[in-house]
Amino acid sequence: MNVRRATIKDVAEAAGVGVATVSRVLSGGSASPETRERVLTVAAQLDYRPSALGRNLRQRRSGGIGLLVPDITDSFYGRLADGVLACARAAGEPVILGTTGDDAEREAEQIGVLLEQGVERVVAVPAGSAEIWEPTLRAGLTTVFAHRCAAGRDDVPAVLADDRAGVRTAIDYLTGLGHRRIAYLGGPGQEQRVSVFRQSLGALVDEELIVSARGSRDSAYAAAAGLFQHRPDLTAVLAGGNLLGEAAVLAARELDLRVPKDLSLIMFDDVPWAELCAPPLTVIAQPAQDIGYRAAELVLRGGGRRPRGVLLPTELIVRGSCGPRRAA
Amino acid sequence: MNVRRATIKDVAEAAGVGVATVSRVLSGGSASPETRERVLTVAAQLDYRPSALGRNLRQRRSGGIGLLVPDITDSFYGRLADGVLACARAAGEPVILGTTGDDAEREAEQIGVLLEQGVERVVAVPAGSAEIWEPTLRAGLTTVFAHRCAAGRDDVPAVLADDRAGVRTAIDYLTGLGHRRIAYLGGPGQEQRVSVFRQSLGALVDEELIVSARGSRDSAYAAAAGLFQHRPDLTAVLAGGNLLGEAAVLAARELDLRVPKDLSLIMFDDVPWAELCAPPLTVIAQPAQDIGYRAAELVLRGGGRRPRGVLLPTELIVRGSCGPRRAA
DNA sequence: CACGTTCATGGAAACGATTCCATCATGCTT
DNA sequence: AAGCATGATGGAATCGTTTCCATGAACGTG
Repeated sequence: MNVRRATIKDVAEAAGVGVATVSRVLSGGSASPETRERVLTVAAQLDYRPSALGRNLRQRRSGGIGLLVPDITDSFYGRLADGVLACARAAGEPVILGTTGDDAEREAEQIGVLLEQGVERVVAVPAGSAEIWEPTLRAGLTTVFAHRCAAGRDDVPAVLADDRAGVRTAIDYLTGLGHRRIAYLGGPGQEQRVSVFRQSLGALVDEELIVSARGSRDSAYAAAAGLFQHRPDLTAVLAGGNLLGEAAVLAARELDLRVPKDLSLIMFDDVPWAELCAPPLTVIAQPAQDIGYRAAELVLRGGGRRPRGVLLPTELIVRGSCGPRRAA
Repeated sequence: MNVRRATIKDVAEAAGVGVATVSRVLSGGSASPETRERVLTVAAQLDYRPSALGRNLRQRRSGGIGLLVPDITDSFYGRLADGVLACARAAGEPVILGTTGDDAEREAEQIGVLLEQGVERVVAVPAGSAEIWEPTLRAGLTTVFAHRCAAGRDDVPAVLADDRAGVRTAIDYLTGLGHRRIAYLGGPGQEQRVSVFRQSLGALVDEELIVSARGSRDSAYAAAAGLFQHRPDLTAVLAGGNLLGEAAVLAARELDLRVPKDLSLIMFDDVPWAELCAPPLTVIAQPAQDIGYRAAELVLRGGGRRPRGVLLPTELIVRGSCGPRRAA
């Protein structure tokens, strides 16, 4: 038991060559056919697997991909992570996962852990703003933002869902149904969506109807319940994520608001349970998994010189949670 | 830009001491108060952070925790992962995440990646059986199983929910409502639950009513739909996971089976949407996050000599998806 | 006063890979 | 035939840390 793994030195000795040659053969360098053959055979016999430890130290970097999401419990980030994992697996790279809870401080801490591990490539759903990421970026990390980008950092490639179009589509749909008092129930880091929301609504916008929760379920519920109680005159809500949508449904139910009769609801992010809900939820679907996959691709490609990001389409899926504006 | 991080050597020079002393001070070894002070000051000034790369190589292990789950998209595993992350964060250890898709081969591949990274501690929801884990374990990995254990491996500590009690409670509840033809809709690795299911049902057991899906949503739906179509006489279903519960609800709806009038449904795992469902789902809650946390604790503690595992309680939460047996 | 013990300390050897560089053989050109 | 380019090869340095060991000082004890 506890057999020491074979090292490159063992292979070299067994094959009667130098370690340099073994290294070259294994990493595709030049070598004579006979030598290559012999080394490969011996390596297979000894079940040699190069240690990432040695390599990492020599190359002063750890290869793996760091992944920072606010909350792995949130189905959206679960799917995003799945996409990153799929891409990383194809490349044979490990993924180091950290959660930030949408807290800048905690995010900084996690970045510290990654840095310490020698991780050089990070896919992140940024919590902190531009300045937070400054030191990180100049520490030589290639970073790709996913799902949202840190405010004012257009020098970092980002893979985003087309939030603008998503919000516009939702608003158009709701106004088309006759709604005028439409609320936005948002979460952290959704400034852009809010601004598009304002813009799309034009004169109809009512600042009191724009509320923002922190990341947690409790906070989302409190925000939704507060909104509904405070402004019973609103007739439609756009929830900026599945946690917020969940909270909205719960709060509406608690306050005896019928969906969609009293209240129309559109939720960002299509989740499996949206269909199981009563009524089934009308949603703006976002390709969470694709976002993760594409972000991982980008970060593996080394970002490239051009920090051009990717914008992936969203889709309005009409189910049963929106109806015509209730009679006044 | 691209400032090289300070190394221990830099600190040593700047403080006018040897590298050995710096290392000792930083890892809590003995040193004179003055020296300690000076080293700490200098280290802080240089913003020195020890590189995990060097340390890992020297110690021939990587510190971090490997986490292997079937599917990070599944809310249950999301919460489990969250628990592991919470514990790891407290210990300042990175977590390397891999998904197995409940496939033994893919699991082996992921283990390979972890091994290559020098990971020595693994929390896993095992997909493969005992033999698969044999080489891994004797490779010196300290392993803790979570949520289920590889068949016939009682030498590995495991943190489990009390499935036996969960199944029994569910069966008791259903039989108490008058149900006789009760189905079990299971997933991979649920042999133990099935055996308890048989046992609890005694003479009532009907092998045709025990079906098993693979991990995917599609497979779960197919299994549920097949079951309902093939045996319209069944009156209650116990779904062995939230994916399976989701599939059951969907399939029932598709076949115009009313829940709970035509069909009573209990689902393993309490998820937020269980409450939003129509009707709200009666569930056996499992402490997914705790499972993860405890497993991580165990693996960090080094497993200890005694491979005693932990059994966490489940809880029946009655909502609205179960009713008395329909009139025949 | 001599000797042994205890401590702080620094030099140097690992750890396992990659990679620079020198060496040597081979084959081609002039 | 001599010179030169080419390509395969191995030795040795390197990455940043921990840890073993030797050194020397300080101190207490017989």
